Amino acid sequence: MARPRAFDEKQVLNTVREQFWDAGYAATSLEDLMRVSGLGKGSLYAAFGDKHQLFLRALRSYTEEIHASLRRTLAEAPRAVDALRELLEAPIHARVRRGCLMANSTCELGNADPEVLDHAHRTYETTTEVIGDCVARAQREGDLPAGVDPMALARAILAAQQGIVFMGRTGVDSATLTATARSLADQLLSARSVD
Amino acid sequence: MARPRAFDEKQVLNTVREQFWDAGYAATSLEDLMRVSGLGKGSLYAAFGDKHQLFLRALRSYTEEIHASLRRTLAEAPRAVDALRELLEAPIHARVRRGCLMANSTCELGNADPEVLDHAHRTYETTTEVIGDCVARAQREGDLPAGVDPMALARAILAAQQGIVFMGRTGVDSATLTATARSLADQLLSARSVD
DNA sequence: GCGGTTATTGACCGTTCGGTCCACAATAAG
DNA sequence: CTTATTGTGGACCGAACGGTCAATAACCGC
Repeated sequence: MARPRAFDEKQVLNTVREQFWDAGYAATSLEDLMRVSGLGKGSLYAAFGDKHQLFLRALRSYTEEIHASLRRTLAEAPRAVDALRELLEAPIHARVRRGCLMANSTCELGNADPEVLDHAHRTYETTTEVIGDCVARAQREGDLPAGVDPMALARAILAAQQGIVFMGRTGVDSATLTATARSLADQLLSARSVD
Repeated sequence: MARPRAFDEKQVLNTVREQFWDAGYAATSLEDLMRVSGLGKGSLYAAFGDKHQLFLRALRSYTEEIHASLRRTLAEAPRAVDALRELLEAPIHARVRRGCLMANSTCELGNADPEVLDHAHRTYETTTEVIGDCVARAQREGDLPAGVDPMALARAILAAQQGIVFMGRTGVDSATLTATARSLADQLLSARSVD
């Protein structure tokens, strides 16, 4: 019984996310957000609140998509260990120059923004659990040594993956990045446990 | 034959660096820089140029110190492999909540600032070489398998280290961080090579 | 002490920032 | 068609931004 919205909320969140991803939070102005979304200030504020809330919405939608995609990838793989390897090597296929939005945001705002820090912490924990489940499956499938704590190995894998993504950000050439990812995958996902 | 400076350039760079480290580049205003340095705008601009140049100076002085400290640590260690292990576990001892200034800057500005990106690339390469030398020494000392390419292993170690630092940023508790760092060290620095 | 030179300070500039507000447009219900 | 309700767009705001500049202060060689 009133005027309907002329935009799709999800679509706006996506374009806005791209902007924050490219430029970071502080370096993105409201004018930038208006330009990429095609909305006026009034609409933006009425729909999402202020810049900070809009950013958090975009960030949350990002991590939700990442988690959904990760769960799907890990679940669909015939062998869990291959999915884990793919996880470590994924940063190579994707153009990784922009890095991970969550990681970028944590680096930029982690010191000053408790909400972002809290979200980062939660996201990291969830990701670890998802990877941990996959590690456990790989153990059941006999591809990883059974004695290792799945969550512990999951954390090592996730840390290594973040390191690879960051390495890609610095402009390391793709061949070197590939070799490093493979090397880490070999050492973290070998069938025998460490002495 | 003129008025001498009332401040020490290095000291100003240090305090300014702390500010950029805490708040990031964009979120640090000239007023912040004046406050922490105790200098007026004019002095700041006369001595260092604009905000961006001052930032680059502070960033360069940071990486120089890091490299000097890293070289010293790796050179002074009786056994190279212990120094490498220490490198991976170092993020735990240091309060790592702020992360690494170079990594933070790369994440915030890597997309938009070619100078920062270039500096990040160079820094990463140099760090890899320093670690690579230490890996080679560990091989000569019989603590690492001889067949491995030192530079390749160095990149894996550095990526893992960056991942650990980032993990610390997200607020993971110190015990978990310790365990993860040890786990990665065990797997990357074991005496036998991967199958 | 004097003159030349550089450092310091803070007033000042135009611009851009995030955010508010209001006149107007578009819809649905009656 | 009228009316109530919500969405839209842009004018507008005060504050803060990065940066400039001129007046003043402090020093060195002479």
